Amino acid sequence: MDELFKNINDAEKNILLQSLEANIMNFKKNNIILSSIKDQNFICILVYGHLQIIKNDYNGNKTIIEDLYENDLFGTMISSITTNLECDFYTKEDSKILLIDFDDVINNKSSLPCFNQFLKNMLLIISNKILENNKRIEILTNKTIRDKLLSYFKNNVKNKKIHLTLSYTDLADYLAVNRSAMSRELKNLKNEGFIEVKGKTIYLLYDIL
Amino acid sequence: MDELFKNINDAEKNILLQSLEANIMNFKKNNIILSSIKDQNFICILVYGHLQIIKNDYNGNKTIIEDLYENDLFGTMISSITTNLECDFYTKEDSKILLIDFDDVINNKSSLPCFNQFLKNMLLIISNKILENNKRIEILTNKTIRDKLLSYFKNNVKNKKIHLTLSYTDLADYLAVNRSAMSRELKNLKNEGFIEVKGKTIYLLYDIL
DNA sequence: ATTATCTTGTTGCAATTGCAACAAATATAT
DNA sequence: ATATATTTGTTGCAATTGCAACAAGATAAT
Repeated sequence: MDELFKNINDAEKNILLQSLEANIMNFKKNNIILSSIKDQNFICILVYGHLQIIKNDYNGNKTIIEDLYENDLFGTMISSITTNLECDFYTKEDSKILLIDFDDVINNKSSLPCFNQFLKNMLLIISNKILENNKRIEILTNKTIRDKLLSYFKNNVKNKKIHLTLSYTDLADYLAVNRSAMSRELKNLKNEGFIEVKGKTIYLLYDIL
Repeated sequence: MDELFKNINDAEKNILLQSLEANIMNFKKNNIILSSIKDQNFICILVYGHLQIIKNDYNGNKTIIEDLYENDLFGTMISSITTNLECDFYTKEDSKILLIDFDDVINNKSSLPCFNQFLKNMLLIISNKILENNKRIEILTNKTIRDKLLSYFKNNVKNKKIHLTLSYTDLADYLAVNRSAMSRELKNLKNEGFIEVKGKTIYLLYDIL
């Protein structure tokens, strides 16, 4: 939200939101909401509250794919959700959501200076998302777990160190591989002397990348 | 290019390009060019010519990941390339390229009406890219070839039919699986009575999705 | 028409992976 | 502090996959 309205003051922001026909919606705690945003292209702002995006696979397993708090942005273009993916938006607390229809942004005729700034802000947010997505696709494109791991390392190494921000369980999800198989492959890399693992830090011992 | 300058006339376009400090570059046929665009965030337009983006894997295999012709757009945010991916830009013909630095777009203070339109055009191009990427990630996230295929079908079905625009070889690349293993899995789906394949059209026989 | 090139189908085999089940270690809640 | 839940490590085994090699079609080039 801060990003989306960067360099735009509150007065301008309100005019802008009106001109974009932004809608406010309120939801009670512990509800599944907003199935419509999966079909329509909305930019959503969680004004306050707590929201989770939950994916259901056909075995009935649920995974939290995103945890959203005050001022977080979400929507088809911002979150990693597709129209076909079975996922729900679940309110963990009473929540207020601001919805902007992407088509309204594109069709808006406004020439307010702040609209210009708003477009640039959106562009920046979305372009970061693209870079992230490209990165993930590059990683997922590898055929073996080892190559996925190495590709992940390559994308996240700094001073021959990789500091994991994800848990190993989540990393396996990110790489789309079985957790225990990944654990096994990490062990192999360790035994073969390529890496050293200390908790959430992985040290690269050779220039294997 | 048409998309990028939609609703902008030629006079406006030239002013805009100046204000964005766009650069023109010319290249001779059969050269590897533009290693810099992998590091910097450029929006590139192939004004005329023929360009290929070629990926080299560490076995020395080359794959054409994009074939670009007159007026096609490319760049880190538009093409499926990442900073770390080993890929080259190869001129198949003499080519003229227009380069716009993304940072210049974001930092541009212009309030020309056409700049506004330009931003909206970019936003639209990039947002389509995101939707495409999200789709691919959803597909790649499946663990088995069968599930990847089904997920691909689900995303491309129309009237219980999938019409392939890709060759089977390219489809295997898109799904990041071995071609012959994919071929085998398609045969299995056929034998189990789930699909019927006639050339590049696949018929879904059951509601398996 | 003939050759060359690219795509597709097929198969055996070895390597990789997912899965399940469990124990140990951590983290969280009460 | 104790109980509860979550994460991590490990392993055997079965299933899936990649790989290689080759034949058959299909397409493009001369």
